[in-house]
Amino acid sequence: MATLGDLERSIMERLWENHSPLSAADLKDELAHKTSAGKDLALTTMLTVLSRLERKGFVSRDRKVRPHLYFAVTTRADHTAELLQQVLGAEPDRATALAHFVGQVSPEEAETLRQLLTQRAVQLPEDSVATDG
Amino acid sequence: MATLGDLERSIMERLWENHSPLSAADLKDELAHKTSAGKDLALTTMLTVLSRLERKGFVSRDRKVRPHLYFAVTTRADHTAELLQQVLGAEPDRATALAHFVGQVSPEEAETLRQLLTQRAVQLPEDSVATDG
DNA sequence: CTCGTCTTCTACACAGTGTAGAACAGTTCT
DNA sequence: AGAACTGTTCTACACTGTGTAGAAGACGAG
Repeated sequence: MATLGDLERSIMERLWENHSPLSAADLKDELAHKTSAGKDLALTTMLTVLSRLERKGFVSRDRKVRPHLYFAVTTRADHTAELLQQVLGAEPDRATALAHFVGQVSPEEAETLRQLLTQRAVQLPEDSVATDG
Repeated sequence: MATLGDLERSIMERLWENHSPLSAADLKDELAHKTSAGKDLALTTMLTVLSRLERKGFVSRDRKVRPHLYFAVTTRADHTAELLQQVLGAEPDRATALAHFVGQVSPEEAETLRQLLTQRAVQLPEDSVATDG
């Protein structure tokens, strides 16, 4: 998966926060508000970056309406989960990496993970785990 | 943390595999072997990239010996764990992201995680978790 | 001191990203 | 339909990171 630049990421953040589609102008305004220096970018800059994000598969748009409306293709959580998978996928020794990871996460996260794994175990009883995929 | 390019990553892989320090020439040879097309890179290319990796904090070197000997600063597992932390750190809604993640990992990894978390729980009984470290 | 080896400097190409003007297209009003 | 306006795409440029390596400099053996 491609990585995101600073501006690309900012835009994705807005789209992830806002579940309803937004126009480039909307995004431009929101970005100007949120940014510390109130940087006012040109509308074409938004459009360019939005197009790139579309090419990368991060956003899609409704072309039927005139100011095209843009929206994120996946949720932020999905994206993060994919990144985690990707990082782990590049690691030959996952068990060790996970061990280090678990040793670093906060107690809250550890607890969250514990609960999630327990639920998962319930949803996937042992005889269904190895049954093709 | 900075990301790694293809060549940089290849070099780091060798250094992570080999726990003993290696010279640029060693790495050049190993890279040539491992690479499909047997690409034979110039020694200076190795040196340049190695210097960049040093600047980024990924490798260090012994300058006392003449062909400088390079070695990875961290282990691969450590690096992966840091990346996982980093990805998670950029996620405001970690619980949801972790939920998606847990839903995607293989049964083996899930089991590994479960065990690691159990061990962790034993090592860190509740009254010690918040006691700075 | 000189030779050969190793390292650093300098350099260039190429891709990705931020940035935006110029040119083009669609909509609306007259 | 045509003008005016609004919105989109094309084109372009700068800057950074990375791969790549020659030229120039540093260091140790003899």
